[in-house]
Amino acid sequence: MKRQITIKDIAVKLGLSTSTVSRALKDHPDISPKTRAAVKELAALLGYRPNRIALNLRNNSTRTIGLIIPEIEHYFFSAIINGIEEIAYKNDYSVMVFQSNESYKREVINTQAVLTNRVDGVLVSFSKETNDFSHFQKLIENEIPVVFFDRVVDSLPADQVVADDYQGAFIAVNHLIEKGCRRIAHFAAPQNLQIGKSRLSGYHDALLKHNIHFDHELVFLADTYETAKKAAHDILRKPNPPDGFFAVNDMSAIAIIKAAKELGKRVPEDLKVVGFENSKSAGLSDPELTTVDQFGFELGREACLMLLKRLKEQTPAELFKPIRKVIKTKLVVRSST
Amino acid sequence: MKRQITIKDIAVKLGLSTSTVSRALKDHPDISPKTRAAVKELAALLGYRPNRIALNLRNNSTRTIGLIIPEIEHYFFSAIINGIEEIAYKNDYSVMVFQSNESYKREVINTQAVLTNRVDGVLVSFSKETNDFSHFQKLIENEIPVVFFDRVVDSLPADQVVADDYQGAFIAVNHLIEKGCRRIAHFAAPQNLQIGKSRLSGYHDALLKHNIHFDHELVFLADTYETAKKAAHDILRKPNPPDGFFAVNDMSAIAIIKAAKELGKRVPEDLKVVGFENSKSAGLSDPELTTVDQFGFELGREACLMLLKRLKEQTPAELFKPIRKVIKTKLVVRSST
DNA sequence: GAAATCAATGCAATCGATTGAAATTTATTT
DNA sequence: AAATAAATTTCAATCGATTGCATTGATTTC
Repeated sequence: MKRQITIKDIAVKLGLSTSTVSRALKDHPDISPKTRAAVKELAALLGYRPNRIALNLRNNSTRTIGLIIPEIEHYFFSAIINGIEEIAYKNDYSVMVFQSNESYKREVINTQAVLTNRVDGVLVSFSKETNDFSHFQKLIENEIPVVFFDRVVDSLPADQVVADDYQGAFIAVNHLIEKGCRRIAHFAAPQNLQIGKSRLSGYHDALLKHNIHFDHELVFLADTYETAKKAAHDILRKPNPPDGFFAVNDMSAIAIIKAAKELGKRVPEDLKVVGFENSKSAGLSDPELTTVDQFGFELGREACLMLLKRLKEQTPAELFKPIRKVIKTKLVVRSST
Repeated sequence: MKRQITIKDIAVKLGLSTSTVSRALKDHPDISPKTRAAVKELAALLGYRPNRIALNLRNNSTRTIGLIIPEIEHYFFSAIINGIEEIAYKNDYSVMVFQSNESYKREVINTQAVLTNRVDGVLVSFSKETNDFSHFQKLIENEIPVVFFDRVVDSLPADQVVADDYQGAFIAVNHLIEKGCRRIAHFAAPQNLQIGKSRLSGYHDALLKHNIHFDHELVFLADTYETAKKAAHDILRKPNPPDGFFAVNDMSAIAIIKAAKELGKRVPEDLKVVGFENSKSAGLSDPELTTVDQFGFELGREACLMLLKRLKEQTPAELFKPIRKVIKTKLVVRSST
């Protein structure tokens, strides 16, 4: 790599000390106008750029945010990254991305990478496999601010940003009931994830409100296209199949529609389907999918803003009070209901 | 932030010099086994982690790769990031992501950010707006290795990784013709992008091969869902509409299918559609979309590997010979043809 | 027993920029 | 002209780790 121009180069050429050059460049009042002008001119001429690494070392800060995320290749998460990058960019921070690929082991390595890279703060949505949170605990012990988004834990002293999963699930199921469904299945996420629990709970309470019996047999663990497709096939072939489906994400919902079509059932006539996410695909499926918009972009923005606030504040650990921010969700009604 | 344990802390506690501690930690033969053991034990006990920033300064390297990309929120690009992160991870590099949001202005700022962050190398897919490449030229002049992927320029001395756009377009259109289409429209990308040109050229040559007249009137600039939907509506309402469509990406292709359905036309009976990308959505549309898989994940991997190779080699600028790697594409036949 | 050898450790400079304190130069006052 | 004040500039330490070159002390050799 070509050697970059340093402050020393400028100092030598002008017969000054590095201190003077440094101060001249940042308009320190001690420096005479003449010297200042000379320094700035030469700096511009040589294309001087301050060495960020040196500043990082001195300030013990990198103006970098670490992002630990399950899978980039997933609309919801890429929308979140988009929101994060937007805010980071505006505040002159950079974003380092680490994928866990839904693997606990890799996630632990990611937290180490985040430590060695000395990022100023970390944004985390943990993997489906994660049940032990001590690797995040370690980040916090190192006094690196951590903000969890979407997938969060209450047991750690860290901020959280989540969609209003309970409310989203509730309005989704409520909508199904109002559209005439009485036997509603729920395709759920793993129950170690809070989103799994909250959405199940919203589903449960919406049924309750309308005096519909909550049937354990109608709740399935199916949060991917493949598992949902298989599960939907199984259920729809049984006698007395559900007339409504509330899926924990759009992929599962679209899989249900697909399975229904393959079995010669019509959506929304024979069964209605609601998803959760409002991904690009939701608007493209046939029929178009009714779904709960969880505003990934906003969620990413909020999470990043919250982290930046912590970085400014520098709250000492003993005074730390975690904040939980909930992003309202919104039902987007399309033709699958 | 909590002060991290440094080599000096260890040195003081053991009554040694920092040099000895440093050498002990890296198993330098000069250090006696006793001292080495003591140092390592204390280091482990205190949870010592070498300060990467200090090493960055000393080695003038950050083990970080900069990624400048139009939009994360797009299946193809997120697949590419996935591939890049995969390779970077395996080689102990980190990835910094900068979005241009298809804006030339922002892209220029991104190249500056990449410079101030002192990344070791840069991966670039430039924006649709970009016609002036001097900001990338500046990176190269600073002897920062640059690899372009997907959207590339020949005028700069930099490596390239691209999908075989010509071949992909050719087999796609050839497929349409073999399926009986004779009047085939092309929804193209802007012609300042090489992918736009190459795919148009593949389309052209496939027609030629089958002695089908190339009609300028059948080529449209429409590379987003919205523009494609509008264009498709217009064309399909005219007399003698096309019986086949080759779209430059899946979103446009799906928009065409949608427009056709809205006009009461059947796919693939009345018209056949082929996309380009093989996104998640392609498998979900109804009918499922025939498309050209451009292997985004592989493309990202290859681009990253190529960059890492350059970082190892350190070829001096005057000996630099750009390499162009072409990833073969593959037709995925589904029910839209 | 003095010189040579070798193992083990320490010193000090380096990477680039910053900054409190000291030193120098210049201007002002008496 | 001397004394003081004010304006500039430099010195040197710092951030954390590394490394060529001493230095120390012990052992070996003739």
